[in-house]
Amino acid sequence: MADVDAAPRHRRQGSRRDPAIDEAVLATTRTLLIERGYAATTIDLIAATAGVSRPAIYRRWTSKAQLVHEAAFPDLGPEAPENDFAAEVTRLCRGAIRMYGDPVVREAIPGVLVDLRSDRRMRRLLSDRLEAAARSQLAERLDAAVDEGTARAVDADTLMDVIAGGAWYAVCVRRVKDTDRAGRDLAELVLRGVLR
Amino acid sequence: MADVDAAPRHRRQGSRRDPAIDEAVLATTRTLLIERGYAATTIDLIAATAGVSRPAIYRRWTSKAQLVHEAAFPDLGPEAPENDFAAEVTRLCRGAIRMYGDPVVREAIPGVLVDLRSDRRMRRLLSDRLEAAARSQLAERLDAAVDEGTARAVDADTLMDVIAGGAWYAVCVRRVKDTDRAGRDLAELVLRGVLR
Amino acid sequence: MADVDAAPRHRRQGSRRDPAIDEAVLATTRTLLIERGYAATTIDLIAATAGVSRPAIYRRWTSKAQLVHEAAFPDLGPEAPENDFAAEVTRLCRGAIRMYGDPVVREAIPGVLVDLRSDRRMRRLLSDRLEAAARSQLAERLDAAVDEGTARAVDADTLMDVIAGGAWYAVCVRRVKDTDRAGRDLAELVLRGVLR
Amino acid sequence: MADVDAAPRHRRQGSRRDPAIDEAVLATTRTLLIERGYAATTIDLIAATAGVSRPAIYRRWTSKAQLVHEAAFPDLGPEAPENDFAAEVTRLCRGAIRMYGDPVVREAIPGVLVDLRSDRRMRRLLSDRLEAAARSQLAERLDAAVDEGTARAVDADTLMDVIAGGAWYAVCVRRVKDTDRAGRDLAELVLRGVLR
DNA sequence: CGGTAATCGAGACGGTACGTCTTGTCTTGTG
DNA sequence: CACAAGACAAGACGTACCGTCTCGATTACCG
Repeated sequence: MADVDAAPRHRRQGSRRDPAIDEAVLATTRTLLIERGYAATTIDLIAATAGVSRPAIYRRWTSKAQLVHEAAFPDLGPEAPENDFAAEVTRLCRGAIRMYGDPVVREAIPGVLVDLRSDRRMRRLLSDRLEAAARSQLAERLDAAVDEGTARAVDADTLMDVIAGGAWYAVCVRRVKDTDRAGRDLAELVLRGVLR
Repeated sequence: MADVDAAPRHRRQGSRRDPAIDEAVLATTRTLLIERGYAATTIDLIAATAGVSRPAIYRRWTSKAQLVHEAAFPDLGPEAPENDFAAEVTRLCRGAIRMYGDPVVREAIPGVLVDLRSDRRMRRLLSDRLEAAARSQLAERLDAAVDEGTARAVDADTLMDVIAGGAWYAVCVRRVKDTDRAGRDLAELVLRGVLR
Repeated sequence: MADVDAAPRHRRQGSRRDPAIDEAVLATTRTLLIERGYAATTIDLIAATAGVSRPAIYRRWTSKAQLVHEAAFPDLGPEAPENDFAAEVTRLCRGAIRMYGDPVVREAIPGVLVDLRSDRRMRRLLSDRLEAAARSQLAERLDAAVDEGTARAVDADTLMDVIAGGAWYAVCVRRVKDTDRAGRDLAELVLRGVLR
Repeated sequence: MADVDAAPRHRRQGSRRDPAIDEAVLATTRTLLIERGYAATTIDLIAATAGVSRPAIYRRWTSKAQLVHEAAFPDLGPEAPENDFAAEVTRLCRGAIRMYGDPVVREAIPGVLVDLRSDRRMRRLLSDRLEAAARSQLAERLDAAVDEGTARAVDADTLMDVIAGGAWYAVCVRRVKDTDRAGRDLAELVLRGVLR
């Protein structure tokens, strides 16, 4: 019967990892990233601040980069895309600016890029997390809008580059303060470029 | 006696710095950045590979970040801007993609960002070098084009964000191979957004 | 009924410790001591090799030193002393050389000494086990022999030092191979020194 | 001329190692060995106490065992042997008791034995330092005394075993306090055994 | 026969030491 | 002076072991 061949039972014997430690470490990592930046956010410092031992951290994450990666880029859960193409572009612009506007993300990105330089798998995971989902959703919407005749046939990837890159540049390099306005400006410029 | 009361003589005693060392170090740094990335490009490794002593490096640059900064972002010498606004935008798009396409620059940027996090002066210097000149030139051309009636009145900073950020994203994140085509696509999308 | 008001009953409920584990651990410890020495004989390694869990070991012995102590120096059961003084000295010399000749003992001694440095109780226990019984027995025999006139009045402790220390040195430091001969030589030298 | 082809000049460029550091580390190591024993004498603790960095220690000694070895068993410089055989044995007994009586040596020996277990070269060096020289000197004196007819033909190695081992046992195991008396007792017993 | 208590494995935990590495400074001769 | 060679303090890195602990699962005795 169902019970028999159902759940493989997973045999989780022995103490479980204390989830409070995961939480404390991630929260501490976020705080320290903001306060001190990537370089000064030592594993030692994280451990001490979180009241946790260093091995407890290494048991969970194989490196500082992995830890920061998980601390800074939590799974966003797929946001519901807008039906209207213009609304979707606007949503993405705002979302990108909001994401890059998070000080944790801002501090984490370059550090993670440096440390994961030769870890192809992690780099892919990072870019997936940051934008791959949005990229493919956007492509679909664009196709539909082109079919409808509301959008011109531009390269979807270039469109995504412009949205994400423009947001990143505004927030991280130019350091705009008024993110609402920046989101509007960006969306407007991009939409002018793509709408018919 | 002439010598006695003659010119203050400036007392340039001792050996001059050997300019060959500057060159060797900068070239080695560029090579290592490409081959191994920022983190693995140790000052020690640079010194050994360049056949130079570590103090000779620290005599010239105050830190690894400064050295990489100079090695990766040489002064470009102001490129002559195009007179036509559309041509200028196109030139900037191509230029940005070419710059970010340089593997040295790609490896250097995140590392320098991490290490210079709290060095406000250097960060400013970096962004100046990368785009400030272009930004102001672009603003002038845009004003003129708006006056002529060929361009719409968009925010010049947002325009620059989109060009530089779009290029950065295409090259560094999406890792496009065909940079010529990417430049064209980017320029086209941007121009559609801004031209009347 | 005797049972009722007798022993406080100790309430021995639940499973008993598996004596096979004791044996397996002790045997494994001995093997590992010989093969790898004290430092490399990790509790983890013992547990894994013996097919036993770490807590099962700590339930039985409070520390690695205690475990090694029991593994290496099993209770010898009091050997019957010889009646003749000369025969007794000879017996002790042979016994000491045999004991220190055991590779397990040789590996264990320094390790236990280091780890039990500040455990006065255990150190005493160790020396008791190794030689205290023999020391007092020897003192008695020596007294008798002095009374009989067959031995000279030497310090019994010094005599024991010479026997045990000489044996230890021959076996552990000089690493003699022919233990029989070493025992004879030692006994002869000692007896010449003490017999009248 | 001699000077020309003499010394290979050794080309010692760069800073010399600071001999004050060697001294401070060795002295600190000796103090800590006495106060805390081998196990608690951490490299970290030595470094901190001596006011020295850890790498500075590892630059000089490859391991804790090597450092302790050098700290505890300094080269004794060959003591002048006595001409008279009996006097020589007495000198050796006293010397052995004095050496093993040094608390530094007492703490160091077991630790070094454990850690250098598989380093054949170091073990040999250790035993050489502790007794090999004395052993061969003693053998010569014994031969001469046998020729003279003052000593009986006993095994020289066994004789050395008895002296060194007896001293070690008296001091390290039995923990005699009155070392002068212990030296006399040991010498007397040994001499009775070997003199004709 | 069902409850109770001790065992067992597995393995996480805090703590601590290890030995290595890198950074940026300082020192010592040589040219 | 600049330079090479290299020692130095500071401190992070990642690994290893220790002895303790918490889990579930498994016995065995006891009422």
